[in-house]
Amino acid sequence: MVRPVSDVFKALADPTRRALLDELTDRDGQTLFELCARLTTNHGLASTRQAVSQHLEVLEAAGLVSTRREGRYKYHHLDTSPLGAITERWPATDAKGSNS
Amino acid sequence: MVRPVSDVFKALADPTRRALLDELTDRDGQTLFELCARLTTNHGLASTRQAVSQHLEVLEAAGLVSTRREGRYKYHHLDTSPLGAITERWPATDAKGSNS
DNA sequence: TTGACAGGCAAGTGATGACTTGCCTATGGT
DNA sequence: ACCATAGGCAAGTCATCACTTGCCTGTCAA
Repeated sequence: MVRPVSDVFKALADPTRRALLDELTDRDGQTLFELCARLTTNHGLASTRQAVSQHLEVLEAAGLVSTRREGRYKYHHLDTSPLGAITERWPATDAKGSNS
Repeated sequence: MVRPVSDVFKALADPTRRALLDELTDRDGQTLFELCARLTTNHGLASTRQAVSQHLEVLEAAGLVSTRREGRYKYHHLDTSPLGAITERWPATDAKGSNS
């Protein structure tokens, strides 16, 4: 199962999904309903449960979120490791010798 | 003039724009026509001049590319500084103390 | 000054993406 | 057994995005 780099960038393109990552950074292992509530209270985003669920699917497909089932709860965990590839891909602008 | 973080992510969401950043990483200060040619040869992307031009607009709006006019040429320069905010925003997953 | 080259502007089209709506499954408490 | 809770599935809508098409502006060389 390949995790295309493209998926990571597309996942980060949406403000709601970035807010979800923020929430998971603040408190890892939340359920869908918890994330819904906190999106509303902390970010002023009135998203439906379905909308949030779909966003989480995208984040999971990008490898930024991993899920763990436990009874009727599904906990979402943050995984920031795919983010490293971003800054590694385009090195610091000044570090490559400007003139040529 | 504020450069919304959102613009950086949206700019990175497109494969063609990422290829443009790759090309500018490889060789900074290229013109529109140069970038068009190199997109085709190096990335197999058969993009129109207009398409590439619009992509460069997006990258410039995101602060990832700065332009410099010289006669009838317009040189595009890479600026990777906005990328730092990405990895800083979501710290390494293991580094935040897992339990709480 | 004429024409080739480098680039810009703007309306239109097709596809992708975010979100909704309605209904369904499964787990756990009482 | 029953019902509330936690979540999933799928079709449909609407907006955004990438890209095209056609024409226009500005610069340089002959």
